[in-house]
Amino acid sequence: MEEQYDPAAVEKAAQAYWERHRTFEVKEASGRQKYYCLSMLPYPSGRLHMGHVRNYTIGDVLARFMRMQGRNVLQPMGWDAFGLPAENAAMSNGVPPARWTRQNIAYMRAQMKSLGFGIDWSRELATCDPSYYRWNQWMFLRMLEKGIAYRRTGVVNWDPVDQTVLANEQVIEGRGWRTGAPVEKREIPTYYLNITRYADELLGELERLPGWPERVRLMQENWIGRSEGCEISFPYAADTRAAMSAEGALKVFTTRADTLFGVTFMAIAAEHPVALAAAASNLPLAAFIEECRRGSVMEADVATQEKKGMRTGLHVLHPFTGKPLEVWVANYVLMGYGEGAVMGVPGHDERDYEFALKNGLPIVMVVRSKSGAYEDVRERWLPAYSEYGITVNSGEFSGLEFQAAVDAIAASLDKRGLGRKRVQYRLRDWGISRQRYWGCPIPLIHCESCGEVPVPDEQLPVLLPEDLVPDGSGNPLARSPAFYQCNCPSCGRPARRETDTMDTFVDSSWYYMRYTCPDQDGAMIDERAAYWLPVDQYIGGIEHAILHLLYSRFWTKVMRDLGLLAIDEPFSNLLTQGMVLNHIYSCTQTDGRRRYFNPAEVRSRREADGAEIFETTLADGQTIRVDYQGLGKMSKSENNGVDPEGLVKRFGADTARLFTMFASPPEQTLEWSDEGVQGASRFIRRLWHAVYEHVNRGLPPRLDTRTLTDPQRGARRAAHQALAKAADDIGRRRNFNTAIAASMELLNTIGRFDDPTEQGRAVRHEALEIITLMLAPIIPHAAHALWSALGHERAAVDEPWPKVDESALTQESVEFVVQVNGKLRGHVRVPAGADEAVIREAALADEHVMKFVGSRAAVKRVIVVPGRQIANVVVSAPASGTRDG
RNA sequence: GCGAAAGUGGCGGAACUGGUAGACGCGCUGGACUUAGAAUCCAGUGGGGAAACCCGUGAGAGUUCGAGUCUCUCCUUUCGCACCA
Repeated sequence: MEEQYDPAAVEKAAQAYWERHRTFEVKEASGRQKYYCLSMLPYPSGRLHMGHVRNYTIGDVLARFMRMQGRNVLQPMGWDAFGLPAENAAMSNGVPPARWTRQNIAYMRAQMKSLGFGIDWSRELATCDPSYYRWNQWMFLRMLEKGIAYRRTGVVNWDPVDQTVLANEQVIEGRGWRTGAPVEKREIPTYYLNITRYADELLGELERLPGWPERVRLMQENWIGRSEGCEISFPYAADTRAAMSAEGALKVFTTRADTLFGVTFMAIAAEHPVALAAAASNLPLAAFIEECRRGSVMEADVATQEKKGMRTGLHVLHPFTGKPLEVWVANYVLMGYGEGAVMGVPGHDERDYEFALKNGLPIVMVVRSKSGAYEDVRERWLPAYSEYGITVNSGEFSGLEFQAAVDAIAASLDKRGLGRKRVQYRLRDWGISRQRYWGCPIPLIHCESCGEVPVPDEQLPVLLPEDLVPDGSGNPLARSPAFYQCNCPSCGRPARRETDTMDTFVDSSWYYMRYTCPDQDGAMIDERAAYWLPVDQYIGGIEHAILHLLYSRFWTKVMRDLGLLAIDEPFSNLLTQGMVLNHIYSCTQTDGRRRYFNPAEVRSRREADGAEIFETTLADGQTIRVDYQGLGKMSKSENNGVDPEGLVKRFGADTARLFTMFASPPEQTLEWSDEGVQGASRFIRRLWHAVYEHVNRGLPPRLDTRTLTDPQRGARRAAHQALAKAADDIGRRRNFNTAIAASMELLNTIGRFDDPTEQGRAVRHEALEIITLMLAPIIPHAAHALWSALGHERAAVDEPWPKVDESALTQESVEFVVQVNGKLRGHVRVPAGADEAVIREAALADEHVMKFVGSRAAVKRVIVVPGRQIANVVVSAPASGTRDG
């Protein structure tokens, strides 16, 4: 063994060993319990960042730990390789996205290997490989057959210069974010997946995912947004019938049918058909509708926006009273939710209340509180009364509680065909069409005579040409006749291939299934998926709490219903790791813009008055002061990232892994600290040195546990206690930081355990073995070298987790903490297993304790908690001499 | 606005079931080694006090023999959703 710890050499050797022995390549083994440990696949952006390092280290620690527990562990890795950044990179340097992506994959794969993750690279996949996306297409066609995939024409933001669709967040003040051109609304055909069909199941099964963070389940619950309510029809009055040139009714959805008699107006969205009909002969209204539609699409702005509205001049009739109600266009009504129309009940809805006040509309109270108080918001100048209460002024439905009123009103409406109970979801169907090049082609052909024709299975995959270079103006596929020109599979005549590609969330909705059988070219998945799925532990960022995880759950259920899978949920346990933060420093440049400096280039200094100031030296040698901006997520824009590659070069992968696991628990944010990294490195060196000093004196004889001295037994107990704690911390609590702390504590303990006898050295040997193996999941390279230095033939990676020797944990006597009235006053030692009376006597015999008790007569009772090794002496009054002494 | 999580030394954090608050690490102070620095090692390190002790987990109340942990009110921070009818 080398005296000096040389991480570069140690890590190279360990990685070579794992590679040579194909240590992490796994096969299905029906007799062994499997463990599928999965980290969210990365987008191949170019280089790993610290977020990746943290994510994959957590996964790797769990995978290696479970391997030591005897599980058949699968830990795969792949690439979320389609997407916009590749197209942007292509635009700025003229390289086809395919080449850029594959170069990045090669680079990042090498970076991952240098970090020593125990990945089965034989299962690697990239979502841009035809052998992968072929099955996206195949699955899409199955969904089309089942009606789960369908086409609908929808309104989108269209950038006329770029010839492309923009997402809402890409529209800034009505203009395209890239071109600055005014955005147009266009109706284009888009493909949707009918996720709302599964809304109920997606919601209900959240409760059966105890291994998911509460936070994520709640976010999904809110996103699905189930509301129980009623659909109510308000028949058109004559003026509306005329405007619409039809009979009909204005439908609304409401969760408060009990307030139906409080309706004083109707409010509809600007895009509502009735609004459009009314606007045809009403110029100011048309202008108002245009204003609403142009308004900000950012939801946060919308929510705080002032409530505005305008009369349509049209009326509908109340379903019970037949009274005509004015129809207003209101900017707070969303076309996309419910029916795009609401009944205005200003007495019992805050929004309607605000709207009514502003527009001078009547306010009617139809619910009183259960306590009996009837609070009329008109007189008391109160906000709308939106609690559940007892109906009043509601004709035959007066005097009912909320649920009874809703039931009765719904039943009565139902009888007359004017309404029914209904569940409404906030969740919308998943639009998957993207007018983009670098994605999976949607396997459809548009034929003038046959219409929309699916590509036959035997013609899959529809290959994406890899040599195109987007220039920012529209989808290059739509300008590539070699791609879109084809013949109709049905009639054989010339036809046009669909040039839209799929949302990349489709790719990531099932990649974890494909890892189980990436070489299967005759099917999407095979029986190996049944062995490995569901994923036992999934690890990734909280930013995917909603979309990716919801889509994956949906996709799994669709595959189940197609008979491809037998599971309901893809991920049994989910760990969402926290962000990696670093300090942010910047200064204001002469042009007024902020310039950010990497923390590695910033020095801190104390002024004469003690104030801390920060400085950096520019390229020209000039030193300037910079401002400290606090902590923030590591990002390019704030220039506060730490490059993992440099870290590995300087300290080694084990230090990088140890620091990221030690600095905070995995779900919390991690603050970067250069000193902390050095501390991690120092600990590995100390451990290395301890093993070196130990084995340098030759290996000790066998440990004979029967003949140990008290200090030897104490040291051994410390080792086994630490081991038990680490197993619990990693295996159950996922608190890697405290497991590491336990190993540090143990190293400190045996550092003080100075016993050069044969058995003393044997105890030390066992403790060093335990530290090495309990840290093996975290610092696997160093553990590999240390384990061999400790005299083992078999590699550390193949060792099982050591067994805790229960007999080592037992003690002959235990120390009890003695409190007086809850305050710590003394320690007493009693034989292990002593009964309460003995402990009580020992406590009261303690001189220090008695000083606070005063006399035995003052003792009211003594509470002994054997499990906690604590005794509390309860004294009636403060003993003399303690307060005023 | 709604929902969730969290406030503990100079800093990151620990205290899992209500039971010794501050494990472990960083930083800092002193010492050893060294020509010197770096590295390493040893000792100390919540505040007050000479000591006995006292005070301390965002603030205030409460429950309890005992509260960082439970309950209530308030404050602050972070995150998510955001006119969802």
